[in-house]
Amino acid sequence: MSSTQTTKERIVFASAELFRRQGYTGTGVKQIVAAAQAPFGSLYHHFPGGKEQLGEQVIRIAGGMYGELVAAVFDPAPDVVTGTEQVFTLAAQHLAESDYADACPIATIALEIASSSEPMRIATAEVFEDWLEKIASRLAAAGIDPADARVLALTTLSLLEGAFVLCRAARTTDALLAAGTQAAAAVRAALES
Amino acid sequence: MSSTQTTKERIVFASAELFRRQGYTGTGVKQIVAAAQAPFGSLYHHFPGGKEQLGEQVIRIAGGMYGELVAAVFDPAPDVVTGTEQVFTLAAQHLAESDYADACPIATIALEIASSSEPMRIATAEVFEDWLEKIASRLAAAGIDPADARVLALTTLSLLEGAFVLCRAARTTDALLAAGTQAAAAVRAALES
DNA sequence: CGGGCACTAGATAGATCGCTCTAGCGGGAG
DNA sequence: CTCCCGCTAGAGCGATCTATCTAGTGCCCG
Repeated sequence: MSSTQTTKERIVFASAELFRRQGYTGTGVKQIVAAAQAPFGSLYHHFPGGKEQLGEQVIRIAGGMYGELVAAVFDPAPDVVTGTEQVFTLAAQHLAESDYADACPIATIALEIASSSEPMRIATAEVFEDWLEKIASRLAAAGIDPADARVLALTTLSLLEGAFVLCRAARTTDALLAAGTQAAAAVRAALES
Repeated sequence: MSSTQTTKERIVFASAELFRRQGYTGTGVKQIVAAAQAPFGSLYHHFPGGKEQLGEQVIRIAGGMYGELVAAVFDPAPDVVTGTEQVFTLAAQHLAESDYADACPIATIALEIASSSEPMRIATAEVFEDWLEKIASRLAAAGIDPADARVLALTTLSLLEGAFVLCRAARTTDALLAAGTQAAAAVRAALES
């Protein structure tokens, strides 16, 4: 095993990066082990369920890490309105810096497999639900009615995911910046009601 | 040629349906010609550029048809606020009726190929841009400042696309209904300013 | 009626797919 | 030391992928 990362970790991280950019079906297992600098056999030792089990793990792990990354941007903000805005602004910046490759780590997979792999579909649903609860709990803590907070979390996450789609297609950050402004405005409006 | 549809049309429509459900890389050309009840050779006769050229055409044609479908829902509405709401409501209904398969016809492809096929990426960008202009022109015609209308179109389409992602993953229409309410509210607010 | 062309039809090539298999390495337990 | 076992390592299998190639069909135009 490597000094800093185990083979299993390298496989997961390499897969996460490739899946995010090219999707699940568009990435081969040979390509994964090459990128991870791992032997082919190791993949099936660590993931006896094959590519699908690996995909499920990648969804959960990458989803969890992205949730923490967003929280690390959101939580230090002075208030939930500017926190919301900053998440979108930084997402736009990160997207542009990665040559419009690194958007949501699981959205591409989610759309691809929603109708063909039930284990992976459930994994994406649970990650999204985890994010929604994190967002809603922060909004509720700021004084928004819990029922409103849930709806607001749904629209905020929809704005983010949808803007990612438009921005990757257009190679612009317009949609993310517009979405961030509207998301922040909606949070402000909910606080004032 | 068939009585109602040419072989080329059957190939395009079958591809559109399969791409929407399983994505571009997840659909094989064998599967396409089987679904289209077309001979294998015909595909490469009509699309000498192969699968990528077919994909590009599918994006443009399916994108154009979806734009018209949305317009057919939006335009008869008494005002732009209820028109906006109805687009989301009907999208939710259609999604549930198709067992959460038929969402945006090009979003899955757009995410998959954004970083790997420039011709197809440009096709998705042009379809999205066409939709944005259609939305913005209707909002501007209702009395919203053109610059605001553009931003509002970006957020409305982001809401729709993002909600599609969440709804297909969760097999619920929650996100689409919440997004529709917020989109309508944002249009109403823009009208009153 | 005969020639040309758009299209149909599918066999097949060559590469790549996910996956299985056996062999070998290396460190800890008895 | 010796045995065991988690892990590395990669050759190779059958299936499937996209794309090409040749042959055949049938309609339109001269």
